[in-house]
Amino acid sequence: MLKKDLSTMCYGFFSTLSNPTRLAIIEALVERPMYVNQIAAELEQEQSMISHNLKHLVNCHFVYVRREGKQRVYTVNHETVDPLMKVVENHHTKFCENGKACHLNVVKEK
Amino acid sequence: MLKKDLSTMCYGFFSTLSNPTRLAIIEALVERPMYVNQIAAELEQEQSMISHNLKHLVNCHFVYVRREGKQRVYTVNHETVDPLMKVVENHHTKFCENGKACHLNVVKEK
DNA sequence: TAGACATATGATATACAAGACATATGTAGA
DNA sequence: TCTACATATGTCTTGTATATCATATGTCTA
Repeated sequence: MLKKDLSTMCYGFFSTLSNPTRLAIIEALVERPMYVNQIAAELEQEQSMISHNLKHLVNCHFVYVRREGKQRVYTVNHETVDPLMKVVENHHTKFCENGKACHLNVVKEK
Repeated sequence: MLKKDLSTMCYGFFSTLSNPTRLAIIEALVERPMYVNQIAAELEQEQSMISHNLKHLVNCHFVYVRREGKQRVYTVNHETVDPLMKVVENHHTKFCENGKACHLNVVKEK
């Protein structure tokens, strides 16, 4: 793989994940597969918004879909998400505890 | 750790990484520690822009700084970045090859 | 303590993604 | 084939992150 592509490759990956709604969807789907309406109910968000965001997640293969009658079952890609979350948790534990929050707001507030 | 915090925690992490300039900086720093001007030269970007983005990366502990005379040496946090990149590369290899690009643009173009 | 160099910080304009709302598509059953 | 249900798609507005430009801070040397 060409080194030059790394940034590009990562950009799609990370920008898909840098959204609270999509992260909440992933967090919910890690527990169990769900229908769109179930996700919308659990997150208390509009169905269309959930669908829009699911499309991003499917597009980047963070979640899978399969049809089941009228409904669609969304499943998380554990192969990627599980180790990814471990890296984030480990980072957070080691480097971001004690108020050293990993959040842009910290930069913004003066 | 409370489950509820996961999304919040991840959001700061991922939004810091969902920026082409910052990813390019990380990519450069993975090779070797560098001064701000070196990074700016290598990426052919303005110094102030590099500094702004470095601040985000330092804030989230993806890179470290130490002073060295007039200059500042920026170093990548290999402990987080190395395993993280492995996850991304693995994901890309297994799920995004053959044009199944992990990029939002794919969603946008109709 | 000037002046040059290296880097950080501040302010502003802009591009773009996100959510809101409306509507279309698709599926199942009567 | 009509209706209800489940989900997807399209469009528009708005908030916000980004880069740019200008300037401040900090450090070294003469």
